[in-house]
Amino acid sequence: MSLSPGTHGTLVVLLGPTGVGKTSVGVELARALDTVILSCDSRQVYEEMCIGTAAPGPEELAAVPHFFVRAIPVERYYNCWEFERQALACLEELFARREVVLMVGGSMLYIDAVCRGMDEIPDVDPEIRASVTRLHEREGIESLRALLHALDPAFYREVDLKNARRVMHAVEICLTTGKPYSSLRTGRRKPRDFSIVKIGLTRDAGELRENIHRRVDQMVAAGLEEEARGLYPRRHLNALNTVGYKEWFDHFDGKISRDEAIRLIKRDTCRYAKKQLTWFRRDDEITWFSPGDAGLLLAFIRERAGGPSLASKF
RNA sequence: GGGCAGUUACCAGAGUGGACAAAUGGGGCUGACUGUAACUCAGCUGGCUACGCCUUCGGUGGUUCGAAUCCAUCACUGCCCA
Repeated sequence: MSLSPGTHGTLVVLLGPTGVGKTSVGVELARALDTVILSCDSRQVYEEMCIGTAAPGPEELAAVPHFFVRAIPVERYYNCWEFERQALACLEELFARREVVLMVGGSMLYIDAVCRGMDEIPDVDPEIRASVTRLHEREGIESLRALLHALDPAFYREVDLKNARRVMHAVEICLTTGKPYSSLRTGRRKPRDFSIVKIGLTRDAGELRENIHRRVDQMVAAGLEEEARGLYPRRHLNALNTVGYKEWFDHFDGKISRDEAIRLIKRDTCRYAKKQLTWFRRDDEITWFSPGDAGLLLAFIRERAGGPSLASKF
């Protein structure tokens, strides 16, 4: 079976909960498809976060070219919108020379950013963000709600008013653009000039939990504590509000013991995996496979990426 | 052997006659989520033929219109004296 050239190429998205085995299956798949990997992981992008994010190691990186792995410094503000733009630019170049590209990762919003697209909304002015944050700290959520109610009554009606993060963001956007946030939200799906095949990797819940526990133990053995200690001075950066790091920071602050930190990392990682599964569950474009079914998976991709059946779905 | 304290839902732990299926926290589950997203937030967490009913607060037996709450007794646990 040949990979007959689709007009614009096919993006194969390999997704799934953390610890399910995306990295190794991804490498295997990339080699079989003779292509490269575009990582879709909001934490593995950071240069300094390696062990704790289970970023692909030297072996994997040598086996297959990876993009967006350890690519930016933790100080750098980054978000899904920026990822969308960069990933798309990257894909354009990649598709110029091949028909299939593999995107591997579990960052739900980042996957959607690439596959469906985010609305075109300007970045928040840092000073406005700072002042909105200050307002929240000083006067609480109530004042933010009142502000939002005045700036964007329509969005006020639909947000979760208890979610300070979301309320703040809406206010920030209103203030930096001078327009109601809701007027900028279209929810529209952006057309893509490549086909998309979403592959989900999943496995038995108990097995996944064991995997996660084992992997955390391996991370600790590999020096996760030292990695976290090195990042401790920068713990307030958003990039470091991350499972596998924040627990260590609590330990360094004397709030919890070392053993407790490790226990919590395991627990929080399992919770994260669960959240991912909840998110993915509502995406009916995903075809699910077990990590052990690499053969089936490959056959499925060859069929989808090679045949015209693809166009029908997108 | 004697004395004291205790036994509450998955765990911890309030409640000490009616407003109790039982506070609160943890854990668990379900879910929301278009720019901080490995974030942030919400709901549920005894059973059911569910705007009502049923069975619960160590066991049993009492007191009372009414008990997780009072009494008796048995069992177990902890501390103290022997």
